[in-house]
Amino acid sequence: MSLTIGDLSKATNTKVETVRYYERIGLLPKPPRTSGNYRNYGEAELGRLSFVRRARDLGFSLDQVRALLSLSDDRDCDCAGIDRIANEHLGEVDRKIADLKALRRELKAVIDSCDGGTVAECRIIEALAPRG
Amino acid sequence: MSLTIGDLSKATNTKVETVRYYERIGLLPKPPRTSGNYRNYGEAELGRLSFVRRARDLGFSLDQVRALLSLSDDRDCDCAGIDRIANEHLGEVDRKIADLKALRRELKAVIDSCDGGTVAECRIIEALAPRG
DNA sequence: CTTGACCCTATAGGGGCTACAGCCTTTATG
DNA sequence: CATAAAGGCTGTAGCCCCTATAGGGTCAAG
Repeated sequence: MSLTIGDLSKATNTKVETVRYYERIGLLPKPPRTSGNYRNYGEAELGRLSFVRRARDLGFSLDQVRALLSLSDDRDCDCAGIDRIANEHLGEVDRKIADLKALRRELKAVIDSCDGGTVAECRIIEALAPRG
Repeated sequence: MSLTIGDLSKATNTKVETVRYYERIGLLPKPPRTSGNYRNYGEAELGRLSFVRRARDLGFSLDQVRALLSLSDDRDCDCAGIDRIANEHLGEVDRKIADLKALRRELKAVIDSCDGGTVAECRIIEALAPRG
């Protein structure tokens, strides 16, 4: 199995530039090159990139992905570390949802207070302005 | 009323650098300067920056804030444009909440599938990895 | 008269890509 | 076999929205 960067990017739904970016920041190892200096990937790299993409889709930061990768390489290690990262991330997601809901409530209130007319009468602007 | 950039930044809970940044990108007008080349703000600038911050807190993008500002300057104009921007933003917020909830469900499922053990047995890693 | 708090500009960095520009290599077609 | 299109390569700049320096100048208090 020999894949070009384009093959890999299609297979993982990742832009080519993103693959190179991941390599540059050390998230993916530098692959061997062909005689024409093309990156030459195999099954292992495909798996690793899929892992990265899946974790990213679940909202893990690149640093968290890096940590997950290095933990997952140690097959005999306790999986508590992995659990910790995942739960920490879950907490972040919960906080974000709560924040957005609060924001939504406030925004909705601002919008609902306005029933048209000119800008001078607009409650949205009034609600945004401090004392005016 | 004569305010330094520091006064303004305290009054609006904005970092000094951020105020200068807003000026640089044209969100705030360039204020007059003192003889010592300090920015010299008044009531109007305080109001405008408060508006910007409030809108930002509600999650409007800088472009949206810019639009809101220019609409709000036209006091005789219909406020439909303002309503449109606000509702468009509400839609974005709703989409974000929905996306995060979906993500949360998936993440939770991944986490719940694991009941400890070594990394080799860890369902979190398994759920992230593609085939293997 | 000096200390320290504040101000000034200009520039770089962050996260996580994305998008060029300006080349070289491979593959498909005439 | 020649060529053109598609894809690869490096390097760098841009996106959003600030934030954080470095290296200076100004001002009020002691």
